[in-house]
Amino acid sequence: MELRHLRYFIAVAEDGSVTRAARRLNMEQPPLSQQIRKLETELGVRLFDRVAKRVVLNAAGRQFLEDARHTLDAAAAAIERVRRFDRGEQGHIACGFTSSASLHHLAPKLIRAFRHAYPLATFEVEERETFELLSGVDQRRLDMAFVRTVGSDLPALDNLVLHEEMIVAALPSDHRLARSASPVSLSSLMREPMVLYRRPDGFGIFEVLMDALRRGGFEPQVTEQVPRIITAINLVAAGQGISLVPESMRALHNGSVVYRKLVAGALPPMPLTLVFRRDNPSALVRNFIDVARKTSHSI
Amino acid sequence: MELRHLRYFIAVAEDGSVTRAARRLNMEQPPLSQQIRKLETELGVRLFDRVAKRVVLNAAGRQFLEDARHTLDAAAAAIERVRRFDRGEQGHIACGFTSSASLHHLAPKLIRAFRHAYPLATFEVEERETFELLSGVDQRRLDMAFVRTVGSDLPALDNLVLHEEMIVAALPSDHRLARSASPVSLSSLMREPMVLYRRPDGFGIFEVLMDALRRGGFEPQVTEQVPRIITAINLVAAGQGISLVPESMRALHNGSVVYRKLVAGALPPMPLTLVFRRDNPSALVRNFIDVARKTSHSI
DNA sequence: CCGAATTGATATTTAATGGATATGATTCGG
DNA sequence: CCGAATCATATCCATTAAATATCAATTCGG
Repeated sequence: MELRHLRYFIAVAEDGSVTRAARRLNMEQPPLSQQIRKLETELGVRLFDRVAKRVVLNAAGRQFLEDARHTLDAAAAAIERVRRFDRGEQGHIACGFTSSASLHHLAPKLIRAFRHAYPLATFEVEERETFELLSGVDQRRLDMAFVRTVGSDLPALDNLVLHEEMIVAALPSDHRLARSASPVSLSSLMREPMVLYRRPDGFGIFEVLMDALRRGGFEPQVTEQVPRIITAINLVAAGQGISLVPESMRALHNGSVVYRKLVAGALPPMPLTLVFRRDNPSALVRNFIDVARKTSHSI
Repeated sequence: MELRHLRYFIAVAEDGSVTRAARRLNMEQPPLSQQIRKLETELGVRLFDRVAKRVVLNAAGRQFLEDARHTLDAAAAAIERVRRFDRGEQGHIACGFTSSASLHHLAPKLIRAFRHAYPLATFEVEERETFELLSGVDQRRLDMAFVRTVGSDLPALDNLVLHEEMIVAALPSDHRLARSASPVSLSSLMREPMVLYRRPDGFGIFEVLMDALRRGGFEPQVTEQVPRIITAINLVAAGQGISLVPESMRALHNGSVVYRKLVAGALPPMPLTLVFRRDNPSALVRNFIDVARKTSHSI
């Protein structure tokens, strides 16, 4: 049995006439009669009662009509779905975030824009540390990830810098530098106890920051290491020390923390980066990257 | 697209090899390659990545595999279902009962036997008066009906007598005839007030009974007509009169009613009849009739 | 009530196409 | 680096779907 037989059968059943059905199917009547008969023979079941100048469905035929329609619908849906998938309108994206990336206002904005443009796609997020995300994308466990570093030693990965922002100093509000109107210098901060964030085995903001400081000849007095930026800021609020955080963290404040600009060029800007595989990203991922590029440019 | 393409696609996807899939499909490798390619061309979507000496499903192909399996399953189920229907293993029976037929112990017994033998069939019952049932079967609203008459003026109908039982007298337990050990005669009952059952427009037990009595020269004193046998027996229990009921009603008693045999041949036996269309009864109905014939004979 | 018209079935021919055979290109293991 | 294995391509053949011609049966209008 082939789908053709089902298409022919449905046409004849609907029209109650072989001749009219043949006209609708752009074919002649005899081959249609033959194919219907062939279907009945293969099934071993009569589907029509031949009465006078008419063919009418019998009980078995009525039941088969339902099932035949269902089968054809399934086939049509399969075709439609794989085409939508290919056009990148439908499918699934598994996306990773570092904790700091998820705090950046741009991330939810991008996802919302994408969801709006591609409502048939499903989207799955998970939060892990940078290195796990990079290897996850590399090994195809993830389709892409938002991180706060540029580049990696994984040659299969490509990335798109969505935004760059300044590093600012987070100070307890009663700190002596908190009232200064002018940008603070790195050297004035190096004597302060510093709270930084890093996760075990991490390869994220912490490492980039420490690298930059050391290249500038500074050695910060890190008194506390916590796994997430929010925790670090909470500790600053509690007066445990100062911290260096991306500018977008300004949104996190409760009156006990103030943020101060650093002197220009003191530290390199901190990127928000979308990482994905260089080779065969799915059409849906390509579409996400397009949306991300456009949305982030328009800000 | 035809089912063949789906069958081929699934085989190749499962084997990850055109050559092995071709072997399994009892065909050669080149035509299989061609058909796969044809499918991809028609869909406009690549389903496999051709890498080295292997073909592996890509993301679109994985999705299509699911849907292709579902489509083939639907087709196979359609075939299976119509064949079962044709063999009379699956389908639906709409069956009518008169109220008195539904009280006969044989009716539930038959239905249980049928349900056991054909568990895939669905069974629907409705209770109406005899004439409605007969015309319901005639007009194909019902597939068959249990009634208590033999024959009808509808030539399209055939029937099968499942059982015949004697008519007995139902008497209040304090009635003068209640203690008699010998069968009672019709003439001794004709002076008693009689409760009979008939439904408006009915063509059932009542008419058959009255016919038989009148042919014997008797004219009963019908003081009460009620729609159902049970009601009549309740009235007998209340001392309103006597009644004539099928023997199987003996099961209905509460101490206030006794049943007495009539003298042999006084009234014709009362049948329990299965009515169905003479022409094209579905295989399932034929199977029911077979079950009914066997089950009722074995009693 | 008859004949024209319509419809489904059958017989035969034609055309399309699915499948087989032969062969080439590429990859991979020994 | 060679031979075995695998997928792709080219060509040929066989099957079969579809077209054409015709028949038989039924309907319906005059």
